[in-house]
Amino acid sequence: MSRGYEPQSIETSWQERWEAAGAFCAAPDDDERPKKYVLDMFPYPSGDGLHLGHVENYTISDVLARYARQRGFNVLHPMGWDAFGLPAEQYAIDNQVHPRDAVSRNVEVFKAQMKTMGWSYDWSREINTTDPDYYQWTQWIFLRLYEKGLAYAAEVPVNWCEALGTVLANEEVIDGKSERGGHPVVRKPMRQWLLKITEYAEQLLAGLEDLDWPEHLKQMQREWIGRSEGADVEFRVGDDETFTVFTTRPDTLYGATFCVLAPEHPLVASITTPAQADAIAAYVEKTAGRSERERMADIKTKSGVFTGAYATNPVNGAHVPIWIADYVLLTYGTGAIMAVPGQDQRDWDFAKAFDLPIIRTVKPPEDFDGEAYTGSGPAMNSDFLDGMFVDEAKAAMIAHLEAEGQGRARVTYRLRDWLFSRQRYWGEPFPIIHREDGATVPLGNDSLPVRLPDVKSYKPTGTGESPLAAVESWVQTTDPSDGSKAQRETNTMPQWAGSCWYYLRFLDPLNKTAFCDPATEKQWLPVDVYVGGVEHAVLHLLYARFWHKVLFDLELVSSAEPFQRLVNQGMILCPSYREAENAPYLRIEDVEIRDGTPIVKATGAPAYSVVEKMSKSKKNVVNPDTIIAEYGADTLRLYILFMGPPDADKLWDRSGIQGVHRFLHKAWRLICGAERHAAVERSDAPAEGDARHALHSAIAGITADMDALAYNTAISKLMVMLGAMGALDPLPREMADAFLRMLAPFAPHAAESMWETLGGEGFVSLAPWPTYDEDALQTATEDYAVQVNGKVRGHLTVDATSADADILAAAQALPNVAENLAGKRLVKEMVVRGRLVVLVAK
RNA sequence: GCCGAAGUGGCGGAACUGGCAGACGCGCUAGGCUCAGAACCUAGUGGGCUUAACGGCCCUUGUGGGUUCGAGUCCCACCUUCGGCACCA
Repeated sequence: MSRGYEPQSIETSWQERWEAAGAFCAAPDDDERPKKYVLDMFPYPSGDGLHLGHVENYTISDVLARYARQRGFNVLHPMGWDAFGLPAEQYAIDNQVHPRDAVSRNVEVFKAQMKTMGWSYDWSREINTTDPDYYQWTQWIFLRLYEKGLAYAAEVPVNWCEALGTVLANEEVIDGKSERGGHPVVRKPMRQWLLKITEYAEQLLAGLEDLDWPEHLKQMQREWIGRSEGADVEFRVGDDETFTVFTTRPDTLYGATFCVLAPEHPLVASITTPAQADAIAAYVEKTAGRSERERMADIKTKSGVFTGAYATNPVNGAHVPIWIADYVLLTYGTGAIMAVPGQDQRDWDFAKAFDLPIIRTVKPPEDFDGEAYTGSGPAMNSDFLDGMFVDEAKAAMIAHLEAEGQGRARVTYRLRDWLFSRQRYWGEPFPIIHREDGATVPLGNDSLPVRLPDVKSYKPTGTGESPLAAVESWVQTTDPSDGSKAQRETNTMPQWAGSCWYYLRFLDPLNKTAFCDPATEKQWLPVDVYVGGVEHAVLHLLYARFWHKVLFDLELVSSAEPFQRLVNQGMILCPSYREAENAPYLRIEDVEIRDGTPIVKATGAPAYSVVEKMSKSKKNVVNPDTIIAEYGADTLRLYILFMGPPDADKLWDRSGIQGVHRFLHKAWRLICGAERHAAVERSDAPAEGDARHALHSAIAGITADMDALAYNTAISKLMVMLGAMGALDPLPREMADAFLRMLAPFAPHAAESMWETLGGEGFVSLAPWPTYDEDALQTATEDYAVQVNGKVRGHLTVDATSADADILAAAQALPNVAENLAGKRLVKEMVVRGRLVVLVAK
């Protein structure tokens, strides 16, 4: 007799047996089974170790991978490390260690934790983006982008903190002050590398159509790309200056009563009149201290300053005042707008605030009592457009502008080119040198990798340059083509770079001559299922698609899209604590809960608490180790899936964990026995009657749930099945057998042990998924609810072979139904087979 | 502000195409087992009214309207919460 279910005593040994057998390594490319590439968004290995968000993400993909193996697929399920980036560098500064050492230590911790979860990774393919053998190919792909003219340098505004002498990430800026130290931060232009993702805007938009992604996620990408059709219109200022505005409503040009430039617009300085110069300068300076987000979010305050200059409306020669205002952004459109208060509410509000004229150019409906009218209608006050409706008027105006050389049709995108450089140490160096003659030159493939040099300090240089700029021996180099003096580019790439193509390297991680062998690439791409958080909806997922499309155009990959199907797991949310709103986050250990209220231990005052995404920066991460130690990995795997559907956000609360733990105990007791309970007798006879129905409907239901990724309900059906098994003595072996095959993806360790007890062959993890007989799903009787005028008035059980007419007659004969029908005329009657009888009476 | 998502018992959640709201689990209550407790087992468990009982009636899916024989599900308006907003990744 067994001692009962003791996860700690079985889990490690199964992990070792799987590994020794190579159970989860993908089979060679010539395997006959269909392939399935199940990919996770690989983690940034932070110093805090795995958190529950990872546990959810990787358990979902593990269940997908294990289920696919049991359904006969050759599965590729790899894991690696996205290890460049700001946090590692910050950690290195704070703790006086090299980021490389910090990363390798963190990777060891992560890997050990991942193994204790029993996730079925093919560890022979492990990669690390900070490994020179990896990042030489990141650099190699950058060179291809550069050759295609998709990489360029330009002056771009960044968050500059004078006191810290460094550029800050948006996350490090809070309310215009640096997160560390609270120093002022301003937007300041600096020379940066950019990638022309805008050149691929149309393809990125079109490519979404055939992807098996959640519709709302595709919609987010569409909105992010933000295609809009309209026209560029030229406005003249005086005799020799002009500026271009982009408008989606060229039909309203006669109603343009003023123009607004972004405060950063290059023309501002030259057109401002002396009388307005001080006011303009003050406004420009004030704007430099505001983030774009603030500027967009703030619609209540109408702020702006008149430049003193006037522009000429090209269509009617009207002189309209030119203002600057921070609601116009330099990064969208042309950084200049024509304001049409009659048809745009924001322009209307601005005109009212500053007493500027308003001319309606679209006639609103009779009953319209709003302000700006944005709907369609006949044009008015618009000369040759009068009477035309919006679409016709737009086309007519564009034709007119093009004929007169005053404008042209144009499509713009909200999407901006990708700011691709960072003034940091811990990133991929650019394979770029700057010659003394001023030329910027890409290095050849044979110069790769350009390795990161060791430096003494990762601290900011104070000049805004990367710490690499201080490594004289590395910066000074020669141009390999002629031996002349040159300096290395000292910016590094953003963390996104390494994660833009890692799914390709997993296919062929040791290849020395190519990022991936073409035949192998053809065999495995695209990724069949990609699992990760919805927070990556626009940035990572768009950047990776962009790189992939460039590689596709270069015929370096064979599929147009990298990720065919996408699964978003929801966020695991957890309370975070601060002394007050906008104060730095407190560690969970520094807060205690008294009578349901969080109290800051140090001060005794109530803490400011919000439920939000678990993240290192919010200090609200929960580490899974203590749960594994207490309940075992199988229980944690089951629980995290049982908490709700994969794509729903979940508030972490461990109080329900007992339920799934008991479920495993019960299964174990039934099959293996426990302390005072012997295992139930088993019979080799097939399941009959109710047992047969329970078995086959469980298989049917669970299989459907597996295909729909409804893991929470799949687990509840396993619980129901176990309940049915518990009532059987003897227990048909085929029922226990099917139960374990279906339990295996969720609780693989326990399932393996029970499978062994049952005498199953090999690993249950690789045993085929059970099948069901359609005829076993039928029942002898059917239950009906009887509705009269939409309310249930009775219940009925009939033979499953009954005809509709007989069911209707039986329903009407029910006393309470008859009572409700009395004195009324039956106007409608129908049977919803197996569910409901509908009667409508008047 | 813009884009996307979500609101169902004390709690997590279930409910395929509009068709018996609350599967499964937690918690709670009662009983069993036990010297006692833990664990375990059995039963019950949205609210109100009514019935000796079986049962019957009404209310209930964030709020307010609407469509329908019938709405958690569809439509309109609103409220709240969460995610993203380009240098966290």
